[in-house]
Amino acid sequence: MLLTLHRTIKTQLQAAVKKSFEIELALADITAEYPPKTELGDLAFPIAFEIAKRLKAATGTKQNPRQLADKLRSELQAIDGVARIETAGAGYINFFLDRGRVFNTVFNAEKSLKLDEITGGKLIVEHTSINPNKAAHIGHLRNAVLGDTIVRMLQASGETVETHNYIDNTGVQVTDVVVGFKYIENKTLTDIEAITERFDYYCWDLYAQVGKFYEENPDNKKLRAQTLHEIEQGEGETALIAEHVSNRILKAHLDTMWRLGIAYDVLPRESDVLHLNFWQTAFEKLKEQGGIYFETEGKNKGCWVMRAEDKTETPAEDETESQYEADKILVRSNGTVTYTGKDIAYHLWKLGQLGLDFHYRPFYTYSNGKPVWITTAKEATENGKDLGFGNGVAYFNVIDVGQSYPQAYVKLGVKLLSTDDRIDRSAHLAYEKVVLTPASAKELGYELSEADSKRTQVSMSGRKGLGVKADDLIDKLEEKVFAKVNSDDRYSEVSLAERKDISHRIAVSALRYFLLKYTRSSVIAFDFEEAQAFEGETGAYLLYAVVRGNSIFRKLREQGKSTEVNLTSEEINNLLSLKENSGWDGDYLWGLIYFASRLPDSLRLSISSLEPTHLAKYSYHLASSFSNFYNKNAYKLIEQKDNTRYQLLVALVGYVRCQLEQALRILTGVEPVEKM
RNA sequence: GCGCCCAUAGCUCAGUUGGAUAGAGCAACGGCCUUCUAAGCCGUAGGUCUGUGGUUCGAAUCCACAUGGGCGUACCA
Repeated sequence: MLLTLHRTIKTQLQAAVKKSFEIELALADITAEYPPKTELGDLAFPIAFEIAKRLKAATGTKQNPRQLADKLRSELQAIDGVARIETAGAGYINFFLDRGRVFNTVFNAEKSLKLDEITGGKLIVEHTSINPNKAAHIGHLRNAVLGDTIVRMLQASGETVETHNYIDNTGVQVTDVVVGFKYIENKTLTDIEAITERFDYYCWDLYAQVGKFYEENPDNKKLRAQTLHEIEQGEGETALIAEHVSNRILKAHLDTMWRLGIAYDVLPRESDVLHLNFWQTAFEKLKEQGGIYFETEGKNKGCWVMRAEDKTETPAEDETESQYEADKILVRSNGTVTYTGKDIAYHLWKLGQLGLDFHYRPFYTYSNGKPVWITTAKEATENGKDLGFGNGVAYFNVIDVGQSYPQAYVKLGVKLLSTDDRIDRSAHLAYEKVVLTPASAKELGYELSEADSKRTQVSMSGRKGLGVKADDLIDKLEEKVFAKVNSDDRYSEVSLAERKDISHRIAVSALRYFLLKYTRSSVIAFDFEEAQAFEGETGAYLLYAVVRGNSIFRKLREQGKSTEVNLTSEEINNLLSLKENSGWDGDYLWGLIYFASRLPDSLRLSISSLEPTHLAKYSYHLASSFSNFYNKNAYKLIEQKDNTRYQLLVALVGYVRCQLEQALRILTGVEPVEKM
């Protein structure tokens, strides 16, 4: 309804502009804003400034925007749903909405966040994609939480989403751990299978040892090359060890992420991209298309390369060596394909432009019964092919900013072979790293080099075993919350299992919100205190606001009071413009309702910018407004004797609570707890 | 060299794509438990938006240059 109203107002303004100034404005050129204060109205249009600019360009004389605004104002007809129109400031035209009408509409409307500008086709979101060779750390959590929140945002808006977690099971990282098992620990597959301690933690330590192993003796690096080759061949004990390690670590990762409510639909594996000849197919297509080149001279002699976007022509002879640097090698001179090459093939498959498919088998089942499928190179008895994975109308890759360069070439490569615009809708969602402060690194017990101690931040490094393990952090947070829950009288009647569950949900909302409150481009300098906070701007606060809203309704039910609402627009209008010494302030209440109604706007903004922070900040702001309302005596429902006021407050609390709960689900994946 | 990102309150960060008086949290100080749950609320204090120019009705936001940080630019992934 609000959307329709916006459109009606813009159309009116458009007509007024044409009539008064003979200027044709597109609806898209008319921007609406929310005024900074309720007294200034509900919608503001800085359109007079735009007109002044255009008039000056056309006639050369300056115009006073305020006078132009007054002129436009006088041309506007009465609009259904608009109470009054004013000009203000240097030239704003401000609209005051019919509060009763708006409130009745949003209160009675379906409480879904479906947006009308969705793509409609299947969107593929790839996130997490951790090398399956060691435990997940806090940086991986940032990736997964960002990705999962984007999945939830898109789903809430009405999109169909498929979630991928790409498994690089044949890369150097898995290889290194295999080297560790075979050549440092001299273990066989049977020995490794018999390891009973936490496997992802075991490999975390082993991986750090392998780094030292290579440093001690450069010859040891030859073992890596040899092992990598054996793994790529896919035969023999070495390949079986790699398979065991990557599968077992992968399961550990799925467990870790599931603790935060993060799940995947399908796990495409690099080994299957290789064995099913995805690359060969893509390679033939690329050669046929002519977008890649075989270098016969220069430093890339013998390689197949792709040119940078702005120079697809063969460079002239006088161009310097440095300009060649931008070319990306897809096939090495020894004939093997690079990661970028493989990724182009994989992304062609994602967008249904390769003409090949994986085989699939079930790999894992979440505690709620939802299965996760994994790709295989062989026909499986329980094949998931009919599930129709891949073939999306766009992909979104949540990958750290460090990989922007190869990601740009993946997009370029796919675009060469694209038959439609789905690649243009696709995007690499780059995000910055989570780093440690020297202080937090020391707190973890790491000895820093002199150079590192002087830095403001220290990168986490699996190779050095330096980092905060995801499960350790979640454990710590849960313990911290549990300690508080246990010492609080409010939970005295609550069972132990329930207290654990409540602690878990609070911890998850706190941790996820912590990772979402930064913009993607902001480096997070990890701080134990901040990451484990549950006061102030945190996920726990958001959850608390929802719980308070729920408890109002629980109290009303316990007291046998009705929660039926049946008010006319006139009654609502009266209450929302009333101001009394008792503390009742209609403007204030209207401000809260109107702000709560903007959740879809916030979601739209977060989706269009692929930036969950906007939704997180909005949600916190709404929770904060609700808490302020909650503390005002004039609005206590329990004590409200006047029936119309009671109904209005019931409707208001119900509406705000519902908006907050939807936001909470998207951001944290958590269902509200009973008590907090 | 080239390219990308960042610089806003003591600290950590937002700032709706150029709009009205630059906002939060933490930390500090003062007040509020006779609770629709104090994991909360209210108040006070805190700013040369890194610097210098430019664009215009208007700039934290756009442009140029400068300074200081981070990252990328592999026949690694």
